[in-house]
Amino acid sequence: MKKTDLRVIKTKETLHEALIHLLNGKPLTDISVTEMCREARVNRGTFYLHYGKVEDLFEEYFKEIMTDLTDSYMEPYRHVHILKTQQLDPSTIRIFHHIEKYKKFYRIVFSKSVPMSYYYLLFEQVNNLLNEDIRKYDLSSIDRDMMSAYQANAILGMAIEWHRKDFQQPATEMNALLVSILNYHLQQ
Amino acid sequence: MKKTDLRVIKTKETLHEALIHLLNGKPLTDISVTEMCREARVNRGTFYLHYGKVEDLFEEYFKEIMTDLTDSYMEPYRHVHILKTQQLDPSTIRIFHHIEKYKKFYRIVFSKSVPMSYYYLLFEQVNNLLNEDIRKYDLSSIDRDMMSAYQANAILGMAIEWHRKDFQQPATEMNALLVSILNYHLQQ
DNA sequence: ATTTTTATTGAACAAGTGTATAATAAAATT
DNA sequence: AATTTTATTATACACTTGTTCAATAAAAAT
Repeated sequence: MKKTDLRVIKTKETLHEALIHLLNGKPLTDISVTEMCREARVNRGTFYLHYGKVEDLFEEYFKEIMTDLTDSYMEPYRHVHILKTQQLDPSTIRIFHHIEKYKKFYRIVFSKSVPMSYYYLLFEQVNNLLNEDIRKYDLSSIDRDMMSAYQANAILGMAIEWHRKDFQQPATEMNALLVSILNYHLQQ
Repeated sequence: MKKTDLRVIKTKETLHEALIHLLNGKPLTDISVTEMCREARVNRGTFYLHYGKVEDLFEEYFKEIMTDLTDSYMEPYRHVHILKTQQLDPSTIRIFHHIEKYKKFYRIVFSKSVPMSYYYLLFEQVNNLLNEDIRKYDLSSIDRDMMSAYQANAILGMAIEWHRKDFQQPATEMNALLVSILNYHLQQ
């Protein structure tokens, strides 16, 4: 595939910067395309050449954050089988640290007015990692896709509750909580 | 509190009907306020007197569906402790039957372009029921809000995966799957 | 039945949306 | 360095949005 035109890269970068700048002043849903383009000094027609709405721009930005979740955080721990809870170390899953690091963006991702698409991106990322984890280590006959969807969204449920409490607890405490919840199921 | 004006009730009803009618032809996100009001033969100004955007109208509608989830389905089973998985009967949780019943609406609720608000309504409903369940029967020292958020969203994770497969499996099979996943955690 | 209250309407407004077109300028190709 | 390709721009268009206002009509209160 041929590499993208320099002008496109520059335009998108400028728009990204403008978005981040505007997000300091108002919620994502309140930012109009016109305002974005005025701020970025980019023609409105150019915007529509690359995106459909302001939310698409944030989605593109969030996808970059998603690669950080996989590359920097989850990847080095993938050798540990997450669902074998007995041997689960709190440091196994780094998702809470990741969310804490990008707290500013996850306040947007978890806000009720934004489209579901961001949540789905996050869900799919965690889901794929766990699904792969199950494929490698799990011999159970239970539907693997359901199993990973269950487990992945359970963790995101904690993230939602964490967000609701405005990320008060430190990420390490969230990890510890996850471990104790997983262990609780065994102790019953 | 004084009861609402008959005209308001009539207007809202007409708008609801128009929404349902339009949803047969196009996705929620593609329906404009103007189109809605043209269809309902309601003045656009009147719409803005009650709602802010088309999505709010669907939210109002979805809230009615939510009461069905609590009243008709979950309420009669609340005496059974859901998290005590050993004694969990597939019929304990009726959420999958509820979703199957309102399949048409949940295709919208789980679609990626709609706002998170519908998902949050659903989450809070299930979350509250499980939270109450834990309060009644659980003596564990684990953060109750986190525990219920974890468990509630885990179930919704299955619903998301179910939706992704376009609700192929029957609800009874989803119940059985939930039970086997919960039991698997114990059998490890 | 008459009066009072208030929801709905129609009209008008500035601003935003989404799309199309020709002119321009910047990058890629030769 | 000259040429070709294409992203960006300025402008214009019909349409939607969100709000305001006085006039009207429907419901509630007397």
